[in-house]
Amino acid sequence: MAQSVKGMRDLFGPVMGDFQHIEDTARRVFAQHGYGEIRTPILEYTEVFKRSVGDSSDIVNKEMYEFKDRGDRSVVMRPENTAAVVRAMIEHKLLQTSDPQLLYYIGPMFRYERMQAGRYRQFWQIGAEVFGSATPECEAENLVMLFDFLQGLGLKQLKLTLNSVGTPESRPAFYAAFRAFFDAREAQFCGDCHRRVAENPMRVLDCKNEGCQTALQGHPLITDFLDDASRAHHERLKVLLTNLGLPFEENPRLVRGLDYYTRTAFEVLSSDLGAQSALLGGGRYDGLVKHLGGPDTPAFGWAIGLDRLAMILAAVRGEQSVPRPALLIPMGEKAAAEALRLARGWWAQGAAVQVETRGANLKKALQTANRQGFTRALILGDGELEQGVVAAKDLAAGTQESWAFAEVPARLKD
RNA sequence: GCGGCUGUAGUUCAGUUGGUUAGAGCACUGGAUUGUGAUUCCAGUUGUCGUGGGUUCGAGUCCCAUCAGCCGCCCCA
Repeated sequence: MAQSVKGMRDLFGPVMGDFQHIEDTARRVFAQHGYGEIRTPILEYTEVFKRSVGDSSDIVNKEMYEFKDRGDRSVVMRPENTAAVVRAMIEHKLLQTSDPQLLYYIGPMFRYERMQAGRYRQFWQIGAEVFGSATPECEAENLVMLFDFLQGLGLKQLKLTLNSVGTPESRPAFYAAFRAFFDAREAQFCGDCHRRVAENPMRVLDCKNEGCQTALQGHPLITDFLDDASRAHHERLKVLLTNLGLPFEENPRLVRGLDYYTRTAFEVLSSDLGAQSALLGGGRYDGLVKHLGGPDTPAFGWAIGLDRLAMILAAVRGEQSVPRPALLIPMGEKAAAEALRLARGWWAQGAAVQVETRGANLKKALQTANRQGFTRALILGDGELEQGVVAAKDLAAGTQESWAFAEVPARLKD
């Protein structure tokens, strides 16, 4: 049988409805905050991601869909979008002024990963980025927007966790202290952590191994090694969030996987789906724009996986079928022709009506309507045609009344 | 990339130490009711047993490969 490519799925039915609802909510909330949408290409030159994501990350090493195009240039299907957005900002010279750029994106990303539930090789992300503001205020504004978005989707069990990962200048001192700590109890750490401590020491902090978490008791805190400006930044953000009534929790072991993050790092945890797990993450990445060849520009942002979000909404939604508009059921050839003409008039007035065009008999048409979740059937037979009415049946209540043709659009809106 | 588990009807599953024609619920189709669904009653169809090969007189069952999915890592969020 014909099959989709492994790890890539078709979206339709209730899941597609969940995706649309998420996207609609995102666009509405982001527009309120003044964010504009940006769509960048799926394909980018490999360099864009190799330079941004960092060599210690597996995203670059083994998870990218990378190939040569017909011009023998190495391209990849984007594994994430921040680097591509930055590339676009630089290319269109939008960072040459001091104007802030507030952007969001919605689209598919690609990583060649091992499959698991809610984890696909083509997966969807929504993200928001702010360029040109280095302040905690811009972070607080962005986080409020994020929570308006998530709460607008009906998610309630949300927890914001916060940390500061410092700057490239302040990090070496922390690394030195951390390595000393690690070496002193080296035997208690797992093999993965021995590898991590050399490549990316911060990664040891979020090792899932229980022994490692125990061994980490009393470890040096990144926040104790911050420079004064970073410390003030961190404190100010906490004041702002408290002031906004946005509850948060500090997590000194919270780190970011990608190299370009600076200062603020955060995650949002949700217990809506079983055990509490990270729903999204983000933070500040002041060095990335310059690193990719643009003007030195501060930036802050986050990205959330749409597939997992849709999974949570589906769990909340349950098996409920999506309500459908009214179904217009004509009886016989004459009514069938008239039904289309009438429906066209109603559509023009904004009514939502679907027309039964199979020529099914009434019994079959009503069976179908019921099964597909229609709330109302509009029956049009020769008798109704003569009187200029439809027999409007409420499928839930089982009641039926006559509606004049002209009043159908208005009555459907009730 | 590493380790493990699962694949039988549209779907959820049963199928004995390998044995003849592979079953059930739900769903679906038709009828009771030619213009009234969802409830009720009656009847009926579900099929490349994931795919390919092997062992065997005989394979849904055993072996190998492969594909797909699931779980845990790696990684990410």
